[in-house]
Amino acid sequence: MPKPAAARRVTIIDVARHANVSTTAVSKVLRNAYGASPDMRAKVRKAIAELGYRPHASARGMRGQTYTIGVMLPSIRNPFFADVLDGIAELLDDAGYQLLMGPGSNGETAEARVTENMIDHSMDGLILVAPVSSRRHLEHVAARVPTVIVGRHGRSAGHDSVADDDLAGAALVVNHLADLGHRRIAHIEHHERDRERLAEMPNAVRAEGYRQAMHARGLDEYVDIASTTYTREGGYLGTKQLLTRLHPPTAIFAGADIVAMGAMQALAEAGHTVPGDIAVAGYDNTMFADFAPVGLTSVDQGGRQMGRNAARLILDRIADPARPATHMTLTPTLVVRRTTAAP
Amino acid sequence: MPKPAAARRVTIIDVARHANVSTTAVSKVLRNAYGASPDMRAKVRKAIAELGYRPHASARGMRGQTYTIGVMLPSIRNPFFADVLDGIAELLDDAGYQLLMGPGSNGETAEARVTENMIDHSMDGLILVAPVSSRRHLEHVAARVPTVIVGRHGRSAGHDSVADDDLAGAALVVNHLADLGHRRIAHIEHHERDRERLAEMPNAVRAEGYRQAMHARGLDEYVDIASTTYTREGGYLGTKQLLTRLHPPTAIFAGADIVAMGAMQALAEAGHTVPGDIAVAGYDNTMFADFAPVGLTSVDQGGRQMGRNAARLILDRIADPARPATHMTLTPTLVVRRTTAAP
DNA sequence: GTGAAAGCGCTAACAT
DNA sequence: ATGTTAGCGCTTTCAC
Repeated sequence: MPKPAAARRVTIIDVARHANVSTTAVSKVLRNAYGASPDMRAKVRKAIAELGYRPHASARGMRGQTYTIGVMLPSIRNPFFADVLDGIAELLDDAGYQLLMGPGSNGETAEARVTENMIDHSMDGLILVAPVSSRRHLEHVAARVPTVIVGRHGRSAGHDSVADDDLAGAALVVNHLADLGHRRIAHIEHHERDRERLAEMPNAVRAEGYRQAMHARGLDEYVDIASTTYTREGGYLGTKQLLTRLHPPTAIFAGADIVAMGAMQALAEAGHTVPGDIAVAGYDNTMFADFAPVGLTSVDQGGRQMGRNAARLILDRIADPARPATHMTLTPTLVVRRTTAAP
Repeated sequence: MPKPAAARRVTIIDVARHANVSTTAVSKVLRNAYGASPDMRAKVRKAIAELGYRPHASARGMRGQTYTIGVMLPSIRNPFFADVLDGIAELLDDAGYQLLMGPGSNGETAEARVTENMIDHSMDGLILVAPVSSRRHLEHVAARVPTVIVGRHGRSAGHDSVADDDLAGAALVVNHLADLGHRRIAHIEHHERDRERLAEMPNAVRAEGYRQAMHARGLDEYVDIASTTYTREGGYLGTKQLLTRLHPPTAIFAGADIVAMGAMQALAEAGHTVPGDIAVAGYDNTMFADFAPVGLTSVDQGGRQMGRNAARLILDRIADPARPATHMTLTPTLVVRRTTAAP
């Protein structure tokens, strides 16, 4: 059957006619709005079911809500974000909201394109996961549509936020390694120069947490940071750098699990055993940390819970846009596995 | 600054007024449609830039196109899909199309919700990656909106498709292992009972390819399939099953890299070395196959290229909905790494 | 080549 | 509680 002429969509008018009521009545039932008797509701619901009617989101978007939340993900490759997404989806499903995602791709241009696109599509709310955009842009977005920012520390009266206590998370790792007897504990960070992001992005805060924790343990002289990126390549290259030091580290704190993976690759290639020669710890406690041949010690920031909280916040804000901004910080925990041991 | 009253959007009317032309003219320029002089185009473009105008996708959706493609992903956890997505995004960007994603979650209900939602949002085209829905539903979707199906073998006059030659891919693995001298080559499949999916889903075709290739090598008597799921847990459990056999396999062909990961975990726990005791091969050649402590032999089906092709097809079909359906099959290649060796 | 006007499907404001 | 009506911002006839 080649291309059956697209049958006309069932509209609210069809439903109204079928149920012998006004379109307003149908609209009210659709939105569970005030002003429809139980009788009416039943009639309309029946007509909707019989006709297989579905509200046209585009049309809705021109006047009211679309019951759709847009989620911007920085990267689909980092499995941590899958956890966050699961949490968001779980809550949104229950609330009868739809979820559409856009690829942030870790770039300001791409992020702007996605956020604008979502606004153009009349989404009721946006959840931005670990955005790299300028505060200015984020405020500009939040001024136009309810917005929740996940995994970034900048607070604002304009939007809600959910973040991990990265300072504490970094300390968890440093203390664990120091307790094991390590002194030469190095860190691989995602390079950051921008002043704003230096203060707000999780990667920068983790690096700062590393410094503070090293200081607190009296290990200032051993502070050693390889500055690359939160990618597998970043971990690989960072580790190669660290191995060229006059006194190479005995432990590496990678800023993300994916970085730890690259680190272990470099260590394996250089003939070092983990944790025998060098201990490695990551951050995010993704499924790969759990993978046995890896068995990576990692910080769990509860991605799923972060997602659930973000969804809760966006729904609350949609319900009451005037309510004061809420900023949540979750406390991370350390999951010790087999990549860390005494030096 | 708490909640500045959402400033009214710049509309096509504002642009028209600013440029001293009609709204029709602006619309034409926006769509590069016929009937606007170069002069007019310049004037309008200038006004658009000066006012920072952006077309309202919802409004567009009520009459014409939204210039948005919806991509349904079955799982954000399997890194293979990230490759496909990259390919799609690359092409769409260049073509000036937006991309919005929906989570298929490997379930018919979730998939139906996503596809309907995307249609409700007036998306111009849909790319469905490895959908599990019934052929009936897929046809129903394709009848209403241009659709490309990626990674599934069912052909149809109603939609285009891009698939990997999974039969050949499975043979690649079996032949490689047999060439190394293995006879007891077992397979871990994603369990499938549905007749339709048995014929169309990549997992089922890979299992069939395994059987055919074993037969072709005269290894029928060694055919051994553990039927679980394409997840890490599936690989773990499937391997445990295989290890209880009277004659355990000397090589395991996992239907997906993620399955191979679970398999290696089970092997490690059971005290088996890879590839010393048992060889392991995967499918998809994801970044984890490349990860050194793993170094997994895997079949590369060129995810990025599949994504590019899918995007190309959907754009072509949008341009000419009447054009006959195109079905592409990509030939996979084998990437040999360190998890396979002679028994 | 250009513009006026109708209308896409819905919701909000306003009757009744 | 229910219905009537005016748009939302755009594209599409259809005049000129």
